[in-house]
Amino acid sequence: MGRTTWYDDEGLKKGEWTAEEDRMLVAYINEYGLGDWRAMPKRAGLQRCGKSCRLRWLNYLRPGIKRGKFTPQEEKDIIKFHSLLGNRWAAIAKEMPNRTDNDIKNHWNSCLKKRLVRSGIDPMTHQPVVNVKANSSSTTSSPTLTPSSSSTTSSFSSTSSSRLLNRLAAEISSRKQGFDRIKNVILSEPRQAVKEDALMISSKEEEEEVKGCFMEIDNNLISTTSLYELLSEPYDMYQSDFGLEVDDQFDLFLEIPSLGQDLS
DNA sequence: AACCTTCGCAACCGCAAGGAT
DNA sequence: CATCCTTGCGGTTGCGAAGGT
Repeated sequence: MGRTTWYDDEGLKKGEWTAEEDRMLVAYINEYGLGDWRAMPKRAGLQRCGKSCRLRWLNYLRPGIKRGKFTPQEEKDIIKFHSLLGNRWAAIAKEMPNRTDNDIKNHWNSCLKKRLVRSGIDPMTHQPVVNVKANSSSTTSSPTLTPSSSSTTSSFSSTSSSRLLNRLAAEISSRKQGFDRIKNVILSEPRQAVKEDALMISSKEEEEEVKGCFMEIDNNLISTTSLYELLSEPYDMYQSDFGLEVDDQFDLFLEIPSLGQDLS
């Protein structure tokens, strides 16, 4: 894979780097170190511009670069840092020292961004996309949902269910969509919604578990207290990952009137 | 098998920031 | 202070590979 080799007006080579060019650049930097990128190509015997050499070194040749597929944890990190830093790829790359900004940018643009969109999340704001045509079932006052300190009777304590519920909470927290509609959105295409979710739920078992969770919600078999406790894990996750004092999504979740109507 | 589309990734370009003169 | 130069960044493009029809 690579670009066609060509020469610009000044006779400088463009396009794909050869193994020999790589070797020459590395040999030069190993001997003389990094310095004047403009003068470097000539000194290293390369017919390249300094910019091209710098890019090749930073994105491909320098030691310690991790290449290949991004792990789920790395993808989670990218999403997390992007939510905090935006398109500042160099800043994100500083938080992930083994990955280049170019690599991170490429992966975001070619994969993660689309995945978030498919999951109903705006990749720039990291908030649920509000569908204007969606019916809004409630705008009234909040129910009083009091967290219980007693142990839950819920059978859903796994990370996967909690994460999906957290996503549900995030969608609800927009307060622009009805609870029933949100449930339907996730239930109508569970495989798509779950597997492509930014939170990387991947197994069939997890998917079934999530479906079961929503069935319990539908049948009023799960209490608001249980939901509260289910959400405590992602709440902690948000706190540790983002260093937030208060999880706004969680607080908003407690204000959803329709939730109280459905589940109390 | 041929064609088309999508994906993944390396590399290019233009612009802005910051330092040197 | 103004101008020039270098470096670094982010957006975009080009191209082969992979997958789908």
